[in-house]
Amino acid sequence: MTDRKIRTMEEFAEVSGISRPTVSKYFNDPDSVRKTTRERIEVALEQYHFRPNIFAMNQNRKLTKNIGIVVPYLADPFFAEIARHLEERVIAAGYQPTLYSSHGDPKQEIEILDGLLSLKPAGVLLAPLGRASDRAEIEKFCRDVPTLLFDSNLDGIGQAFVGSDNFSFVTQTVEYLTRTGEPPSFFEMRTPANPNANKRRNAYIATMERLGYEPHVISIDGEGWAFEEIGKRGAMQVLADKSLPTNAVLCSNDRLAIGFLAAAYQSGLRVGHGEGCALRIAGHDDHPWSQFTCPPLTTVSQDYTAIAERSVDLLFGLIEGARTEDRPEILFDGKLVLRSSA
Amino acid sequence: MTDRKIRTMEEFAEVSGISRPTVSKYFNDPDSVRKTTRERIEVALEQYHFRPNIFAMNQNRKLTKNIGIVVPYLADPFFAEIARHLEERVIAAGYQPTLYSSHGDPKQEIEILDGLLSLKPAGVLLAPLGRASDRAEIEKFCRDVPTLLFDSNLDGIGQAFVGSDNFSFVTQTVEYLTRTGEPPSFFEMRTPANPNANKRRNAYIATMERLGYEPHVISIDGEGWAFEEIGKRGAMQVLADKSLPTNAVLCSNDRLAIGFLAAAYQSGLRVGHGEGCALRIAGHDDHPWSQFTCPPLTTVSQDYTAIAERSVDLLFGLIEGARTEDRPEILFDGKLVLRSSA
DNA sequence: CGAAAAACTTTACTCACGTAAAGATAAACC
DNA sequence: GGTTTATCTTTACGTGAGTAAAGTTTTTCG
Repeated sequence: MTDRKIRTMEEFAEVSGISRPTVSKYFNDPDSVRKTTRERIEVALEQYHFRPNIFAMNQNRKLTKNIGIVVPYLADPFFAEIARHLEERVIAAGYQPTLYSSHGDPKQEIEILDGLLSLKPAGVLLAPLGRASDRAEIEKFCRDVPTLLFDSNLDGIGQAFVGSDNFSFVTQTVEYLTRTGEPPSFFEMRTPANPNANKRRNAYIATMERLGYEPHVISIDGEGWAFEEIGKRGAMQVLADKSLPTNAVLCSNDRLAIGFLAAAYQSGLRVGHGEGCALRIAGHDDHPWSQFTCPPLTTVSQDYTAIAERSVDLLFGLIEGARTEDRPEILFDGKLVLRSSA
Repeated sequence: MTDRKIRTMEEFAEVSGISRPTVSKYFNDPDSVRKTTRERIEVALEQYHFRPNIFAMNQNRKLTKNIGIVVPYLADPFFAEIARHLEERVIAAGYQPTLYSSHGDPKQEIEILDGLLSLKPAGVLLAPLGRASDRAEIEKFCRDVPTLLFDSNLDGIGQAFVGSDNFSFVTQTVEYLTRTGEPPSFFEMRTPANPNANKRRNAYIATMERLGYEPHVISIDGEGWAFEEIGKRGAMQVLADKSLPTNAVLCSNDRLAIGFLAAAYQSGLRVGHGEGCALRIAGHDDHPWSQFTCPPLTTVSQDYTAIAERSVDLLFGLIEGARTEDRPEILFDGKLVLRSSA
């Protein structure tokens, strides 16, 4: 590293002995220049450590290397984890991810997309808020930018969707619980932010009916993203009422289940499968924390790596290829993870 | 909203009947133009929904409105939560935050700072990895950009530091545990990524000695950020060995404590304070999940809101004012949160 | 070795806005 | 109402790179 500070590509071209347009070409794609040229540039790079100015780069490019990742709530470890995997793969593909969280607020969601627009992103990976989302605005955005939706589907919006097969998730747990004990009740938020919740409730009802049991849905009140808190409060109520028809509870997601576990503990109920246990509790999603609850939570795991990989691959397909007329929807199967809570 | 698409400030100036330089002034600070002018612009804004191009804006500005927020590991809810608060306050101050996670990797940390440099950020809020960080590179970055360190202190690096008073944290818990039962052992990772851990161990030893007890530090092996996993594995070992001198364990942070709780549960030990309990477990930091563990975790809470507020205020002070010679270090006191685990 | 192809240099224009300076208008003030 | 002052318009240039076109050099290949 030499002391002279290189500020512009002009200066760097000078010290490297290569013309600026060629240097520019190199930075857009190192393989687009002759090997000898590439080496000369790289020698100079070692010496001077220059980086082209991002703003200037993107100003004229039709397409940037920016990929926006938008999740509804980053303090939810599920989204933090999936965002981490997405970032990794985007970087590996030579693009630059930028991560945003809507913080549960539809206005912020649109605000983010609006701001993203001026980043001229090559594509966007969007996990929308769901029910609360401003569909019209998101749709408008998707017309301008190749967008892949994940986690929450908004029918017809975006060029593709990658998510989980809620029906399979729920069927697996209901059948397992029923087979190994009593049929479960279903525990959910009355007005869930996430459309997966509705699909899961419907899958529960359908499966119970198919098995010849009466479905029993417990819908609790609560707004926002403090699911554990909401789940705990709701569960305290349910346990106080003694309104559970059987000893098994299937929660719409793991965070509600964690709340339920806390309520059961506080109520002095032993949770688990076996002698001396009053209650079985299962969840969905295999949240990163679920294996450390007491007792560890039986749930259905999402394959974060696979989802991230498929999402990113699909998006790059959309970016490179022509826009297809059909809108692919990829649903991943979950895997039942048996732990001691059920 | 009219149909004509406004793409540049030039076009927008035209339809709003105001000259471009004045429009430019407006976007930099709406209060810098006459009220009547402001109103005319805003009427046009309602009609045409125009946003100046960020890249072009920032290219010429000496100082942008960008604020970088860098945390070591976003899938840790502690950092997710504090990042959320920081973002909020940065936005409220009229700046645009961009969030990055180093994902526990010192190379990525430097990569992020490097990339950030070309965003010409007005300032950066950085929670460094700690021990693993490349001090020299970070120091170089801090010379160019006003940077406030938070959570982990790197001596002398950055223009200021905001963190927690580890000594006070530990003293509170040690004294409480001792006063209400037996003096605790200290449970930590042998090679913690985070420098707070070392401060906490030292504070534990000092406090125990002051109180006339022999300190007992349990250092467990493990690398990375899967603290619950590491804590659980380490605790299983400790419990199998029966090497605890007393019935109280103080964990360096809540995530280790959550792992310890899981190990205790699996070992059939009842955790809590009172009749029939074999073990008391306490943590530090009041992680968002700590109130939902079984039993709920006794810990010391960090005031996320206050820390975020102070950090952002301090940074803006640094940005606006002249660089001060002294490097302020603000330490926040924690508040002991008594729950049933200890 | 000579011709064709590939890669490079030079030149010049573009992108969308910041910003400075000079002159024109409007507002404020005595 | 005239003067001062604040604000606006016009003009022009700067930012740092993308990119296109024409001309030159290098490489490839028969």
